[in-house]
Amino acid sequence: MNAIHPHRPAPRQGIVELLQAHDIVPTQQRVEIARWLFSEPRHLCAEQLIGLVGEAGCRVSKATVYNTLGLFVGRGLVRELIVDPERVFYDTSTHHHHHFFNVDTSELIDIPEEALAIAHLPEAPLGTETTGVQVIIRIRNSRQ
Amino acid sequence: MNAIHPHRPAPRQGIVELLQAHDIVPTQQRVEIARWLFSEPRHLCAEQLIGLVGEAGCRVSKATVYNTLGLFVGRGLVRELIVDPERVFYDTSTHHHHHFFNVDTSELIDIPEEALAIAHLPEAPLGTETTGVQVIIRIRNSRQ
DNA sequence: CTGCTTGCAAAGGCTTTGCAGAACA
DNA sequence: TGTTCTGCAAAGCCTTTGCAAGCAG
Repeated sequence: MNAIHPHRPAPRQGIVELLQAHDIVPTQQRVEIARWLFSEPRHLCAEQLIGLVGEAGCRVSKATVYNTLGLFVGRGLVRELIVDPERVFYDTSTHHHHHFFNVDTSELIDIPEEALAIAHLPEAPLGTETTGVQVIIRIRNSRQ
Repeated sequence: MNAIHPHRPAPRQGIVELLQAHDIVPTQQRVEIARWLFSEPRHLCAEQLIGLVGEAGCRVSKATVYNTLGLFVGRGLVRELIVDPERVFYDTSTHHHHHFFNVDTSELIDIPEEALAIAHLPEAPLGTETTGVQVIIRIRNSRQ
């Protein structure tokens, strides 16, 4: 897994409000985790997030990071992306969009919703309901 | 993971030819594995395949099943489906199509290619090339 | 106070690996 | 006989869990 370019984490105040708006008690650890998740739209796996939070000097345990990510997913703050058998990615863009996934670099790139139209979306089978539509275009580095 | 309805495995002769046509030495174990994979279009994970082969009375080790699945993927006989963080599914339909994935039952259902049209497929970013397009419609059992 | 959170370490589940013996050409 | 393949067990990795101590309100 590649290192992630660390940038400035989001300010704490906005994060606290964001969490409260989603019925999440803003504990220290959750705020620190969320600051890195929501500073800008991005795709992170748990390991990368643990790295970012740790480098910033906050001691947050692995277990808490996983618990927190699960909590955020349940509350709709982030979306799970299942594209790589090795790890789960978390997408901080909650608006609907799709992805390129580079299998050589494990890198995800957004495809805006309007860049790709799906016609005739089939209905969910009887007794089921749709929870999400995901388009993944797998790419690899060009073999020259 | 649910049990898989065991049905009749494909006859050995056709399987041997299939493997040879793909430059795969048809060893006993590979043939037994392939008989269950290619008896009819289906989605199986490694564990289910191990169960099917084992119930049929053939002792094939876990390691060999994984090795064989990897080999078949590399030779284009089956496609990996990454839809569930818990396990990789293998799809024996090599023609292009899409999937419903029931997150409650971990069941995959085919969507024929013509049932779903994608307009304006974006081009792969510079320096990369597309290797596959995957549409996954996640469904769950209806909450009544 | 009382319940929710955290952290540690251990456990779990899927998959890969190392290596010796077996099969195949 | 030399190469490829298989099987076993162990290791690896990501993720979850159990439980005691800590924090929030």
